[in-house]
Amino acid sequence: MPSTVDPNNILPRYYQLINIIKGQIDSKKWKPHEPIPSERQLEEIYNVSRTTIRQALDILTRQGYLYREHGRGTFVSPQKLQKGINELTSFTEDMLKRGLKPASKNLNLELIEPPADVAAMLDIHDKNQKVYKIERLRLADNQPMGLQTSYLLLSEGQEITEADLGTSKSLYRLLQEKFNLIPTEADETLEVTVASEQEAQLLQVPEGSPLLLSERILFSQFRRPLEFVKILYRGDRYKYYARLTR
Amino acid sequence: MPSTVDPNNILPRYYQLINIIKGQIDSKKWKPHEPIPSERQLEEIYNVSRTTIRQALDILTRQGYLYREHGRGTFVSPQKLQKGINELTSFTEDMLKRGLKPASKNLNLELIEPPADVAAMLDIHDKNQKVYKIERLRLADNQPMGLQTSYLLLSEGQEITEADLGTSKSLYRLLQEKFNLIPTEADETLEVTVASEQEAQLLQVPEGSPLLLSERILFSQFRRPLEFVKILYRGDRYKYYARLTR
DNA sequence: CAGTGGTCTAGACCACCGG
DNA sequence: CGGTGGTCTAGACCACTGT
Repeated sequence: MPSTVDPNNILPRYYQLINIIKGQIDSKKWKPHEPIPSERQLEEIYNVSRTTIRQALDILTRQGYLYREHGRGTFVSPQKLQKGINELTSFTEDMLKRGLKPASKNLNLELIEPPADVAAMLDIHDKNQKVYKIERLRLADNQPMGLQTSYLLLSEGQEITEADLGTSKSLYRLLQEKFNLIPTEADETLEVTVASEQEAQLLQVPEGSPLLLSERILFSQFRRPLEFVKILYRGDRYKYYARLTR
Repeated sequence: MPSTVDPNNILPRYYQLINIIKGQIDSKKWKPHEPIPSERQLEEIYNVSRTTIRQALDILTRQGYLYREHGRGTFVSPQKLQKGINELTSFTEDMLKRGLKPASKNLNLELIEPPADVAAMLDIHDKNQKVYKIERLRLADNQPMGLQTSYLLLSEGQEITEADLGTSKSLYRLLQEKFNLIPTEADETLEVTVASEQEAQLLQVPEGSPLLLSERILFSQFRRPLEFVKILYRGDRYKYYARLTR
């Protein structure tokens, strides 16, 4: 963990600062409800201008790591506000954040013509456009956690294989490394449903058990729909976190 | 709707700019996927520095009104991304946004010693601290939508009456007008549950029906816990929206 | 190449807080 | 009062897009 800002680093300075400050918080050098050095002091310490300091602090404040009080100072948030909330994560990343070991069992992988509702979500107008349909049972600490159906919209020549999905990597990471597609934003809805016979069997719950249904449209860095994904979570195991502001 | 930035206005200039730009978008003068004037042009138009322009554009981008493309310009977001998502709203405001008429039926209002879990959520250490417990059946277009249990932590002398709740106003608005307490942030969890006999009766669903349980800790502008509120939503009527970024 | 957004600086004045 | 964060300016250089 570097502790100085390097002007020659490829990363912007405010971003290096974010990492440094997160490090101070995670390592408990700066403790909850304690003030961190003032903006003018940070200017001196890291040799960057106050504007740059503020850019870093603003982002950390939005992410819930810090809070500010006009005229008093900038303080470390209590733990319960520190979760990286409203952050776009894959199932894999989500589980790791919760301290669970993610895994997955492939149920199906095929290239299909999308059903009308999926085509609409992905903004597909070309009748011949096909999408990958990926069905996976998702596990956390080796217990069934959710049933995921993903529709991936790729370009000509971009292919996904069983082997790709086998590599326990996050799908998001795969998309980035293989196709340079970076998930940057998603619109998500959550609602309640009950398990069908088949779903119940896969998730190992009684038929009719309550489930949490998440539907998500994922956008790439080009602001094009990249994936439409449904996850049916076991109602007894999954909890969703959000932070709201006004 | 003012269309110039007034340096003497009490509102900061970037905030005035936000309102002006939102106005241009809402009135369709600037249309989805069209570029808005460049930052240097906006400097000229509104006579404020580029930093100030960028502060406004950054916020509007985060709120989903605009998107930026490096080297190309700043563009108006398509409608579906324009919902004020992840915004902290009361039940009343939430329903109005969905185009539904909110209403409520008071079931109970009392001043109690909070149960231990609620006291913990509200960060109460004083054994004698009492909180208001408010139970209400929430309606949308005159149909049962949710069952709300709210624990309000007020100071000595701050009182809530049945009459206050009768005024169909948002509780958030009431807190602001009566006590100058401004809800500014909330941590929310969502999970699935099933209706007990009593809940089922009030919500007019069969016992055991799936429900969406929202639990929220609301913080005031002083960053103190102000309310702990649970809402049991009818699973067949309520859907939750979120936007995620990375 | 000219034009765009992204990063950064050094400075200024204000509003708020606490002693 | 001095110190804090909040707002704002005028300028600079960079990285990226299109032509």
